[in-house]
Amino acid sequence: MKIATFNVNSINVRLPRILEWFDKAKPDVVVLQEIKCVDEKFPALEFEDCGYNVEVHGQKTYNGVALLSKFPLDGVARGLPGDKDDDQARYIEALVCPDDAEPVRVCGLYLPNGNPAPGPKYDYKLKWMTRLKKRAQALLADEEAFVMAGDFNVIPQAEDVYDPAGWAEDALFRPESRAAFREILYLGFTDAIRQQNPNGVLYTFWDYQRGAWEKDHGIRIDHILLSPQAADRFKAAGVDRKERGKEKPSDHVPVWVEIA
DNA sequence: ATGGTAGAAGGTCTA
Repeated sequence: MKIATFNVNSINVRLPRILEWFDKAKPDVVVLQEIKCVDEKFPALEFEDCGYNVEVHGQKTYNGVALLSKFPLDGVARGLPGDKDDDQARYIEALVCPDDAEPVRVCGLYLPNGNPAPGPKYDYKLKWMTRLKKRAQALLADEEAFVMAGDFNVIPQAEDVYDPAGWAEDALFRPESRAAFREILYLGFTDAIRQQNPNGVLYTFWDYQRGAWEKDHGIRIDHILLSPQAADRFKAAGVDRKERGKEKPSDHVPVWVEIA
């Protein structure tokens, strides 16, 4: 089963690129971030025509996530538990039930950016990460295969950014953000991309500004974390870097994992 | 020190 995550930066602008990529990559399950529309404006029919079940957690103008699956979905949940006043659409979760394999729970997330830091947006990011850790702990207790995939807006290590010193004060690379990410990772997850390639430079985002793509000024912030039971089924993982060089690209590229 | 780009929106705000 191939599971992918892609921050599309507007689902409707990116639709041609996404369909083209689906055709080539043939993912079974996809979580999307920054769809930037309400549920009614999500192009569900286009994906249903490709054979996907479609679940959307949208929002006007900002954020918005979706989950697409070739297999039946059970127990779809929208919103990260732990704060009833949080109305930002950043989390969707469901149990994916293939016909010929064990089920896998898939969590799609769009973690807050947190800039400028320090400040209220950074506080919101760190609180959101505490809630994500709680959700992860609850799911780990079930000892089932699950995957947490999405735009984490965290650069885990210095080798995941082209200019570590220049990013030292950024909310994506500050010590508190990285510590919170490690706290989640060290609960027992496997970082699928690092599992596949322990030492490579594997950026997933290049800013639209300052010719970042041309200079390869990238950062690695889109991640797929595997629970121990999912990691046992790990086959391969990758970053589809070429997508960034296409016409009208997202500033992120798709990241994927294959599990048995 | 500023601004550079992109998207939703039709103000600026977010990234």
